[in-house]
Amino acid sequence: MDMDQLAHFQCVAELRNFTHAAERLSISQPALSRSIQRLEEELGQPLFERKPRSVDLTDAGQLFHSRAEQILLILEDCKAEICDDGQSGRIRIAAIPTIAPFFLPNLLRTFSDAFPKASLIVQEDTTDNLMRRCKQGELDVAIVALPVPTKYVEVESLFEEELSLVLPCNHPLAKKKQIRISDVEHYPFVLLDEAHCLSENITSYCRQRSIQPVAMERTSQLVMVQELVTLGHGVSLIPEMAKKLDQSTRRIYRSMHGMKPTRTVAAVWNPYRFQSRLLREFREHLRAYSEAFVQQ
Amino acid sequence: MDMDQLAHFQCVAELRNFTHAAERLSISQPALSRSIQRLEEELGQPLFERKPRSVDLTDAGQLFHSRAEQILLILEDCKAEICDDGQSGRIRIAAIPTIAPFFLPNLLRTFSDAFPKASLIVQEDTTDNLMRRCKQGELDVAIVALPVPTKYVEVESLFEEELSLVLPCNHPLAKKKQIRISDVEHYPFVLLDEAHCLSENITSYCRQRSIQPVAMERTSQLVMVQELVTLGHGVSLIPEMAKKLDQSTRRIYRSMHGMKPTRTVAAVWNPYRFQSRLLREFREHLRAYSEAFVQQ
DNA sequence: TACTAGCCATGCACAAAACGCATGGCAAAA
DNA sequence: TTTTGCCATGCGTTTTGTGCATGGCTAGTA
Repeated sequence: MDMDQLAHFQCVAELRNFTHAAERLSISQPALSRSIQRLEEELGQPLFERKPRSVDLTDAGQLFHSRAEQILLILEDCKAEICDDGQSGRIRIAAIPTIAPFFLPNLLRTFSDAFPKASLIVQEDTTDNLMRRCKQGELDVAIVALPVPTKYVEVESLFEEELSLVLPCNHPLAKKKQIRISDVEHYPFVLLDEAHCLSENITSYCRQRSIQPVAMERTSQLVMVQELVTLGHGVSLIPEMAKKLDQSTRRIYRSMHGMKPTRTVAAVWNPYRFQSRLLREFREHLRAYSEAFVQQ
Repeated sequence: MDMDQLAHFQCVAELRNFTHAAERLSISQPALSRSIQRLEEELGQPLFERKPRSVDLTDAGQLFHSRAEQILLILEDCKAEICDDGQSGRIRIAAIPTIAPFFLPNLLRTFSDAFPKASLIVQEDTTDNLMRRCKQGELDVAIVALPVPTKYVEVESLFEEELSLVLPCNHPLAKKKQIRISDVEHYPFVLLDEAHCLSENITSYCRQRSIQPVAMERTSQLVMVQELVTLGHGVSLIPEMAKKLDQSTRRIYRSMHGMKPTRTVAAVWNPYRFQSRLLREFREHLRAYSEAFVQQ
């Protein structure tokens, strides 16, 4: 039995389709069929129930699926551990879209300077997906905003940052010295899609003050929110890291008076996977960088 | 990476010698050398430090050794679980030499009648070895005499049986109605090697009564003890199961007066391994058979 | 009902991988 | 110095795995 066969099996088990699995594995469909056949022969039991439009896992297949998973994880961690020299290696990093473009580039650059042999793989996804992929071992570190479900993962808060009110220059509130949340209650809000946790941060902040923000428009990128605000479509709350990078003179940021809205940025990882020296270095770098970041 | 390669690696790691490992694996030595080379190439690290007279595991090799062990165990259990139909399958049973010939044959026959498809592999070894092999997953059930170290294994007492005094017919004690342990104190004993736990059972029984049996002769089989007793070399204490099967008329058995010496027979298995339905059936059979056995 | 599309298995020729045999090199033991 | 024990390598052969072309089967469609 070959480890490749296990990977083949896992792929078919996941996609429930030989043709698609063969494509993803970059082998021909007959080769994959035979690979699974050999496996079934060795185990003395069919692993799939072939149906005209798709395939299903048999009971034996179900069992083998979880065992193959274990074996492949052990092997992957073992390889990483054996090759762990503290310098080279791969780190898969991901962040949510409201953090990634404002926080990652400089973080990655500085880490890359310190560890030039490290290969950094960067991705962007929603909190839910990041958590799932962390648990499944597809990611080494995720950078998210709290709160997140902490089951099966380790969570470390990095820093808390303010959400500032962003206004077009000519907005009535722009002249006001102190702006309270109640002042913006009746202005329309520009928010991100529900998929983004920043929307949740903002609405929960408002809800605690018995205010219901009127979301006029929803978009999928923070820079788009900023632009729509500039065009007078409404106001919004923008994290400090995005404010810092904003070069535009056509909108202004104001710190809210009273209890300021904030969000907490945190690192998440799967503690059951092998933690390479490089990965621990990265997390250390991330801590130090975060500390410096809030003091800029 | 092939599972066979893992097995090859494990074998070399254990024997620390390619030539011998190749022999045990029934492949040629060059084939084994290359198999390990491929493994080392895939991992990017040498696993063995080749020395002129033997080989040593490198650090990477040590790590890989334990991981390969895990993987092979998962796989073995998984195969067993997949093929577990409650009827066919392999059970590896072992007992200590003072139990095996008197207890196993009938036990195995009755079980085999009930489960004709099961293949039973039987072995005999000392308690220490049986315990070790149980822990390592080389055995499914071991039948031993208490006490045994219980770490990492499950122990279930089956029955307690008396140890009877065996004497040649013409022995002075043969005429005595009630024989106490103090009566035999000054007669020489025929005992088994120290390796057998029955010797320990007997000497600890004597020790508790402040008696030191004088072991004149030590042998390695219980039937030999019986024969030596018959020839007048001394007396001994023999388990009930051996007494039952003894056909000879040239020696007699006497139950000791007072607190009778006994030993407790128990089953031992490794609860961390997969327990097939057939194996659970066997343990159930063992329980029932034991119960009937003591009442015969 | 006939037809089409989607999906997996099989026959076949070819390429890659693994094996055994014979042999070589090297260092410890004799 | 010779012998012995041990692992690696070269080479020819066999085994294994792969891709291509194709066939069979079934569900959905005209």
